[in-house]
Amino acid sequence: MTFPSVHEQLEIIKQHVVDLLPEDDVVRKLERSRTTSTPLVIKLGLDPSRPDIHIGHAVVLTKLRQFQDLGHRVVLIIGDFTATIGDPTGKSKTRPALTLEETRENGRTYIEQAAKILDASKLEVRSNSEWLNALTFKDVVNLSAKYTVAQLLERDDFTKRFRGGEPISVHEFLYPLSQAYDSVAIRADIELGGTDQKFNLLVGREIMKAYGLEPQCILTTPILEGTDGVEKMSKSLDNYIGVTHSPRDMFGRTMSIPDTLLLRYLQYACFASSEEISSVAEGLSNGTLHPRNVKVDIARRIVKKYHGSDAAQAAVEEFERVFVKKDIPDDIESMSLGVDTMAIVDLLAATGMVATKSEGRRLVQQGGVQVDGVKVPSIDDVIDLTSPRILRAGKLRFKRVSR
RNA sequence: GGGCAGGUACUCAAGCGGUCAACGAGGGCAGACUGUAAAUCUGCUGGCUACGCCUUCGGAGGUUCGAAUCCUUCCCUGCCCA
Repeated sequence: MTFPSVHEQLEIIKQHVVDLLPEDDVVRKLERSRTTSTPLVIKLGLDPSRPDIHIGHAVVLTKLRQFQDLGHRVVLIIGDFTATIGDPTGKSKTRPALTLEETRENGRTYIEQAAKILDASKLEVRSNSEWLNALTFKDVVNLSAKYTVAQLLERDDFTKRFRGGEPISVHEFLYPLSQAYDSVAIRADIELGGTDQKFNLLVGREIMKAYGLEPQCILTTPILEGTDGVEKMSKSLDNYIGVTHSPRDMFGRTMSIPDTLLLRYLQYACFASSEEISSVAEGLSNGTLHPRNVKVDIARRIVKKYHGSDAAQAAVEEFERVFVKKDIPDDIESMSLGVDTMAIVDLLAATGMVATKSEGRRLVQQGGVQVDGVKVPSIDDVIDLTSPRILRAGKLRFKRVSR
């Protein structure tokens, strides 16, 4: 096994990265890896409670892919053990307790999606239940003896909650420790994660040392803002662009980001070179580039990355048609109702375009519903379904309905 | 173990016997505007067989013509004391 020079490797590794700590140790590890022809163990933990990968995750996955391409051993750790515990206090909705089967299934779909970015053939996947299940209570006590409450309270969210008088369960303190133990178990050389993981990654160093191992280095990647431009991208906030989104949704969602995010998306969603980023930045500020066109380009590139260039082109054209020319999209889901006529509110509910009839009423009253391009004037309107109709709710929801 | 303060809709947060489906803010949705957005303005934001009815204010009982509001009890959280 031969590796590129340490300098070359480092250059690639440092792209699109926030922290690489401690860099000296990274260099040392790379040198040793090269002289001994032993790949480094690169770790990424993932939470199988929510298996939908979005383009925010893509930042760190892309980094992982680079390590694969450099010839290192990339190990994905599925946090199935942690996920089956969930949050016993029921306080946190972000950590529902899952069964082992569910975590398996989620882990599988996660990897399937991650394979859009990673080289699945070179991927090593482990579940942390493999080693965490084997720990005895004594082992756990020993592990927890290696870290102090004061150290754990340094973590930002713990500090805030502690000061704010909000509850912190003991098991929450155990999560960073168990994550750190994962690093012990696989003898990680470098652990990757988003910047929000920095604390946990650093705990890994301390715990590895405490177990007499060489501490891992840590590498953090930026957390991409969601389409609202403020919060970090997440499924629960529905401000995300999922890798499994259809080309149209992917394009539409990207187009809904505020202008302030253009450069960040160019960098972290399109992985543009720094030269390109600065030239776009310049073009935007001196007015030679129109923000809208830049955004179209970004959206196109994102769709292309996950769906190919044909789909990307089609998405652009469709977007132009629907939003610029206010026309209707071409592939609308069809549905037959089996009746000749139906009241508009019932129709909206029956097609699933609204969750409740009350919502349907509101939508009609607000002028947000169209049938064949004509605004529905009243909630008492009855729609004739003997010929097919195109139903539109708001800007984005379309349905083709017929008898 | 004791004392105190709390638990209200997606979130935060008013309400403290009827005028409460519950002020306000955020979020979400719709409309206008636009470059597609953002910002801004306006409206909506529990459900239904809808000028009325039903279910909601930690759980369960109770007082009352009537409770989110009062009482009892249980559960949960934080703080202080032990």
